[in-house]
Amino acid sequence: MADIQKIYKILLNKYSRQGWWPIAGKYSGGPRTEAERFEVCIGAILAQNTSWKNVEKALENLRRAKALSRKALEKISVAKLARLIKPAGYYNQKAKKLKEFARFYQELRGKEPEREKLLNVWGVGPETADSILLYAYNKPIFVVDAYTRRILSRLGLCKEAKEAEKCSYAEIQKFFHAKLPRNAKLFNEFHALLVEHAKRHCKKKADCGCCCLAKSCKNLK
DNA sequence: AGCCAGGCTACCG
DNA sequence: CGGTAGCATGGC
Repeated sequence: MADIQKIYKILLNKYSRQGWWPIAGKYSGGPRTEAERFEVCIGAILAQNTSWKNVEKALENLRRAKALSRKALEKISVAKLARLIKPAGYYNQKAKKLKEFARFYQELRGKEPEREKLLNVWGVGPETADSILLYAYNKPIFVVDAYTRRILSRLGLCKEAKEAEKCSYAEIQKFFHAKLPRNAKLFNEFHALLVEHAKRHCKKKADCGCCCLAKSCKNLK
């Protein structure tokens, strides 16, 4: 039977710890400084529908230009910002999103954001909001993305009578919240493992050869 | 040489 | 509500 905790154990055993969020490869239980926390938020926005490699280039450009801070982002022009984050794609939209977020972050004055407030920020949708809560604030909120939906769908999980592909973001998130202990470290690792598994095997065009979840997968029956 | 990537907004019916 | 065009670069 394919219970979700078992899936986690198999994936962890197969790929070992992923160690997201990758700030210079050293994440351990959440950001330690405000600067690091802010950087995770910026990374979450830049990563929208974009490969992490390209996000890293954009982050590096920002770092070199000393523009990777709330204050700097509030001051920089949208045009200049767009030029710096070009490698991350959608650079005009994302430049505006980063400016909007910097302003929101300033208004927080060090407080933790509520999910609803995050969702009210232009450019922040459910996945980005939850990524920020989980990876920047270490809150036990499960992040659902296209990979998560695809893997769940193929496994045949989420709603018994309903394909996960057709489940809403909230439904899929509820599924994980209901079946797992509320633990940020677990959620962090699990999400990262799902991404890794989707990249290696559960691609758009499924590559089921030596997939560690084959025995639990409805797709192969 | 396509396809795809750690989505979101705006607008449509 | 659900569905979809538009946004855009770089890697494989």
